[in-house]
Amino acid sequence: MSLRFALLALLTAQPMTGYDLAKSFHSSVGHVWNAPDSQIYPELRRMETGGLIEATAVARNTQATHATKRIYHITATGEQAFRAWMATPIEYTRERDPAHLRAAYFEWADQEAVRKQLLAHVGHWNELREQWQGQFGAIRDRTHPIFAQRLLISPESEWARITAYKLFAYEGLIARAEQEIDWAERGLRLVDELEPQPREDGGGRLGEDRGTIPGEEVDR
Amino acid sequence: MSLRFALLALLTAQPMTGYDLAKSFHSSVGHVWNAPDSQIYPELRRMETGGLIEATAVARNTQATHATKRIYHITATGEQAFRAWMATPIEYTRERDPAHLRAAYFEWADQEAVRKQLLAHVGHWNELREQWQGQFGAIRDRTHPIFAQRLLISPESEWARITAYKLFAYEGLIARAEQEIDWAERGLRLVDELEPQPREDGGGRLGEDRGTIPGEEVDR
DNA sequence: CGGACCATGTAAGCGGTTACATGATTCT
DNA sequence: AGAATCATGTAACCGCTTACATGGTCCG
Repeated sequence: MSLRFALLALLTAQPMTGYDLAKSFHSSVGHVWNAPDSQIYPELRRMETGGLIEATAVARNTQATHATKRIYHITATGEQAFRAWMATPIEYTRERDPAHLRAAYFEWADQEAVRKQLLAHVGHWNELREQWQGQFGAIRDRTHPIFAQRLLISPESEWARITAYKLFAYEGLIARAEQEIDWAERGLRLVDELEPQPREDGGGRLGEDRGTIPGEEVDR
Repeated sequence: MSLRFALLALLTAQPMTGYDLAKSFHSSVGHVWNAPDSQIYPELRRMETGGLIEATAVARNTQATHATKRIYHITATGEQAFRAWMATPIEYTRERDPAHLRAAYFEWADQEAVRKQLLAHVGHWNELREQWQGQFGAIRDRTHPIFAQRLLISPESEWARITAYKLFAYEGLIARAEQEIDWAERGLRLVDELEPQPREDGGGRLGEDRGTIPGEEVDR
C-alpha cells in the first residue's frame, strides 16, 4: 500500500507522465521505498480508477497507437488521502533480515566465506550510504531538482519545515548505514580473533598471513 | 527462500515436529526472520518433497485421523544445502522503509501526528530492542534452551565460535534498534524546534508563534 | 467436563519479482 | 540509418498475509 502514497507524494510536487514519475521515483522517494517500473504503471492505473489521480491525455506529434502520453495529476481526493495516510500509524513489517540471519549461523561457514559475507555487507551499505549522502547533500544545497520544485510551489514560510524533515529522514538512513558498516567491521575483527591465521605452513614465520595458498581452491 | 534455511538452521540442533519447530522458531530465529505458522507448515512439506528433511510419523496414544505427529529431521542433503546457502551471497532486498518514507514527508502532517509517529517508532524499536536484549542475555548466560541444545550436540572446541557469532548477530540488531530510537528522539526534538509550544495555557507567553492562525487555509 | 495446549493445516488474495513486449520520438 | 530514450505496459509466478478450520490430548 505504501507504493501508492510514495507516488502520491511525488505528484504533490507536480503533474507528470508515468514515465517521468518512474524516473523521478528512482531518484528520490525510491531511495526510501523502491519499486520497479512494472509495478508503478499498473499502480497508477489503479490510483486513477480510485480517483486519487487523474490523467490528461496529451497527443504527441503524430497520431498512432502509442501517440499519446498521459499526464497524471493528483486530485483533491488524492491529496486528502495522502494527508490521512500521513496521520495513520506506520505498519511495521515482520523482522526479516537476511544478513543477521546468516550471521547468527556463521559457525556453519568457513572463515573465508564469513569474511566474504561481511565484506559484501560493508559494500552494500556503503553504496546505500553514498546514495543517501548524495540525496542529503543535494537537498541541503537545494540542487535537487524535485526538491527544488517542491520548494517552488510552497510558501517560503514552509521551506524550513520541508527541508528539515527531509534532511532528518536521510540523516536517519545514513546513520543506519554507518551502523551496519560498523557492525560488519566488528565482525571482520571477530573472525580474526576466533580463527587466527588458519594455517602457517613454514616454520617460524609469524605475522605472515597470506590470503590464499598456491593450489588452493579459491571458489567454493 | 530464506524461511527454508531458517527452518533448516533450527533442525540442525534437533529433530522436531512442525508444531515444536514453529514454537522454537518464534522464540529464536524468528527474531531475525519471522514467519507465521501458516507459512511454516507448507514450507516443511515442500522441504520434505525436496529431500532436505524427512519425517518419521509417530503414533499418538489413540489411532484416529489426527493421531500421528510427524517428527522432522534434517537429511545429509539438507545439511549440505544449508552449508551451501551459508556461502551464497546475501540477496539484499529493495529499500522499503515505511517510517523513513513518512518522515521525508512529515511537513504534510501536523505536529501532533508527527510526534505520535515518532513516539510509535520509539515504542516499536524499544520492544524489539528488549526482545533482542533478552536473546542476547540468554545466549550469553547459556540459559537459552535451543542454544543450550545446540552446544550439547557440538564439540566443546566449537562453543566459543558458536556463541560469539550469535552474540555478534544480536549485538548488531540491538545497535540498530538503539540507532532507530536515537533517530526518533532527535526527531521529537526537531518537532519542538520547528513548531515551538503550540499552546501553553498559562501566562508569560513570549515567543508566541502558534502553528496556525484562525481562519487561515491550512492546505496548499 | 472443560479449557489449555498439541498438531496441522487450507483458502483467498495481494504485493512484489523477473522477464519480456512494443512502438514512437529524438538525436547524431 | 541507428541508437538512445520516451512511453507504457503484460504475464507468470511466488512469497507472504490474514483469516479460518479441525481435531486430539492432557490436566485439574
